[in-house]
Order: sequence, then structure tokens, then C-alpha cells
Amino acid sequence: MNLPRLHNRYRRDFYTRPAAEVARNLLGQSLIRVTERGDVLGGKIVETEAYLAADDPASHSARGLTRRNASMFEQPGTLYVYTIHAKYCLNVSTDKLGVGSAVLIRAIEPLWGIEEMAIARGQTDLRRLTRGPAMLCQALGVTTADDGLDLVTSDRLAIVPGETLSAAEIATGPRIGISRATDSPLRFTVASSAFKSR
DNA sequence: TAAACGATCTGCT
DNA sequence: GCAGATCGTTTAT
Repeated sequence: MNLPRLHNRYRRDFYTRPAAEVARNLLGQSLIRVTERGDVLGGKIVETEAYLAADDPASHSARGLTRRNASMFEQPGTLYVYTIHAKYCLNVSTDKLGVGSAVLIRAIEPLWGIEEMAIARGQTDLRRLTRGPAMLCQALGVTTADDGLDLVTSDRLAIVPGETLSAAEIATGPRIGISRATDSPLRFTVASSAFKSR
């Protein structure tokens, strides 16, 4: 696949839809990080989860706006980075300003800047580079310092059109690692990918 | 200000 | 496969 370029990135309207729809449509797209040196890191999104608003007890926004989850309520396309178990997770806000829904990007297939990501991870096994939300953040160097950044205008992080998948290539199931709303089918994966967290 | 809790990962078996 | 580490945020006192 060709090296993705920032100016081809998805615009605001891509994120201005219900979280589950964005989560499904993010599969196959390219998540890229441009380092301070100008290197491109990233790969193809293969696993996502949707987190809704007040009606989703598993969502950080279920109990309303707090200092931590404020980015979820920002305009669609805003990066929401939070810490959990002393690690980072990367989300993108969706729907509309003030709603409080987001998509968690759980795994990508490493494609660009693999050597640099391997160094950041302290791990050379391709399959253990970006297989999970915290691994992904470590590989890309994303931290809470990036929370609130706009994926539509940022020169550090963006999502660029990759490949379009057919419905048959996408698997749906319950979200991982949560204790509430464990039956909602809001996890989406590229069925054939070897780079999923499970 | 104290306590509990995770949208997790790693190392060891 | 599983137990244990880990630490910021939230919620309770």
C-alpha cells in the first residue's frame, strides 16, 4: 500500500455519524502518526469498538461530562486519550458536538514505520506491536498530551482512506474488557486479520 | 484525603 | 492460560 498522506484524510463529515456506524467504517482505513522528524508511523485499522452516550452504561460518558472524558463531547473527529491501568487508549469522538460518544481503536495492522514502532514497543514481533489499545498508543507515541487534538486538522495524527471492505469481511461481537453492557454487539473486526487483540 | 476501580499488558507456566 | 503490576480518575467519607 502507498504511503498515506495527510491531505487525503477523512473530513469532519466522516465522523459526524452514530458511533457504531463510524466504528464499522473505520475498519480498513489507515491510522497514521507523523513524528517530529517527519516520519510516518501507523497501519490499517482492524479492530474497533463503539461507546455511546447516556444510554450506554459501559461508556465513560454514561454519567455525564467530567474533566477526563471532555474530549468525547467535543466535535466529531476529536481525539480522546485516557489512561487505564497506567496505560493509554486512543478514541475518536463521533456523532455531534455535545453528544459524548466515541470509537475506541483497539488494533491496527502495522504497515509504516515498523522499525520505529518496534523500538517504541521494545518488541520486534509484528503481531505484538499494535495488538491492543495500549500497545497501539505506545507504538505510535500517543499519550494524554494528545488528548483533545483534532484528527481533521492536526499535522501529527490523522485517519486516511485505505481499503473498502465488504460486509462479509467484517465480524461483529460484544466489547472486550468491560463489566457492564457486556452483551451489546459494538465490537467490529476485520474477520481475516491476524492482528486483532483476540 | 482516602479508597476503589478499571475500555490492559507482560511475564511466567 | 493466568496472576499480578500499575497509577490516574472518580466517588465516597
